Amino acid sequence: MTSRPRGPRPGGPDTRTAILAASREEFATRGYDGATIRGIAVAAGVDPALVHHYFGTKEKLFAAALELPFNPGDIFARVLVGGIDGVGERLLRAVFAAWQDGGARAPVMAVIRTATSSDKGAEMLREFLDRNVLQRIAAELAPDRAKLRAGLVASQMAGLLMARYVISLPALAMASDEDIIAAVAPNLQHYLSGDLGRPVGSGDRRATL
Amino acid sequence: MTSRPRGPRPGGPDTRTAILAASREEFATRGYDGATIRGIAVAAGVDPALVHHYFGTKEKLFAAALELPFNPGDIFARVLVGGIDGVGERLLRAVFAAWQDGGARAPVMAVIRTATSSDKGAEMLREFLDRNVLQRIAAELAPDRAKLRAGLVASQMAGLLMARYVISLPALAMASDEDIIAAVAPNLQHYLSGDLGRPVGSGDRRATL
DNA sequence: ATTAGAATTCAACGATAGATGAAATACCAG
DNA sequence: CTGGTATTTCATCTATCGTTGAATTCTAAT
Repeated sequence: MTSRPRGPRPGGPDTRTAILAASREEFATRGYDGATIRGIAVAAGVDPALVHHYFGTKEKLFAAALELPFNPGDIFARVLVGGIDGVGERLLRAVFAAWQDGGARAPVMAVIRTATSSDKGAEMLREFLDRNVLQRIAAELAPDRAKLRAGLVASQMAGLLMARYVISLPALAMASDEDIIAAVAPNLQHYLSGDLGRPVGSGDRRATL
Repeated sequence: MTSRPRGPRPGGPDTRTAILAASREEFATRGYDGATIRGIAVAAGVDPALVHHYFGTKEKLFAAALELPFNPGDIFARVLVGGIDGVGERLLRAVFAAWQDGGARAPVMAVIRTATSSDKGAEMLREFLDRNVLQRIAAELAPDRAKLRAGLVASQMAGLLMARYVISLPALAMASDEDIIAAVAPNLQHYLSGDLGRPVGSGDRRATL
């Protein structure tokens, strides 16, 4: 109703940044398709055309919103310098820390939402994960089925983030970080350095290599 | 181009069923928002208005498409009658079997896609899971942190289905069922009947109760 | 003061979506 | 043969979306 006058906002805060912040929030809660330029503009207190003025297309805005303040592959690399022992626990702590510091939350939720919302989104994430994370993790591991190990770790981490933060499953959302670390870390460790158990042949289960 | 004549299809197959099948496929690959009535109609070889004629609104069609040929809670109950021992492996086998027989694939993928595509979808799945699955699983377990255990199992299963089937992560998509069962079953078993490890206090890790 | 340019809004276009009501066709009971 | 009814398509309405180009206002340099 009360239409703002045109022209620059005098002494206002950085509008471009406001748009970016609003888009992060919208993409995170609604996914790529669900978020609208108009909705982002309203959330930023701005005209929709201004969004295009700064970012061109919706896709470019999405790419800008996904700029992570860190590289997922790096996290694992840093976590691994302490040795393979206890890496499961350190990985969980690093991820929880990154989540709580706030920088990771919106982009990661946006990626999850978008990746699972269509075949196209899935393809994008598959390539990103495979190139920037899995191969990276696999490279740091002992060559014994390294890619399978990395994939299993990714599946558990993705499921945990999804259940705890995206779906907000009460049992996991209400549990403390420490409870979850205590329960999940040994399983991650099993994927990373345990005996995966040949399907036909044997080998004793669960001995740490 | 070649517009079909109006009126009933002579001797044709059940059109209603064809629409339902097409909608399952579309919802599964594109999610609730991504799937369009028009697209479903084309896939079913039918006019869009016919979809409304049979199912009313898009939401009702979605509900009809999600009718599972089984109850997820029942699967776990059946799997558990063999005793707590080896329940992780039997659970994985049951899920893989249900997946390959085809009845579960489309609905489950549609649910995953929709649940992760927006806050509203997440809410729907949270309530469904909590009421129809988690509480059910928790009821069958020893009372020691049963809900946390159920949530952890759900997180691993969801992550596995997502990574292997929705994202099609190569490392997991290419691995055999047996490989995955051998690797994952012990972890599920740990969540279900293992020592979750008090965060502060100790208790030796990984002893099966 | 004047002017150049950046910031912002306005108004509208074209595409696509879900939905609706009426018209046309085929089948079946009498 | 006649009439009713279920099945199917057609044409259209309304809403919303991404996008664009012009108009307006502010700031800063000349």
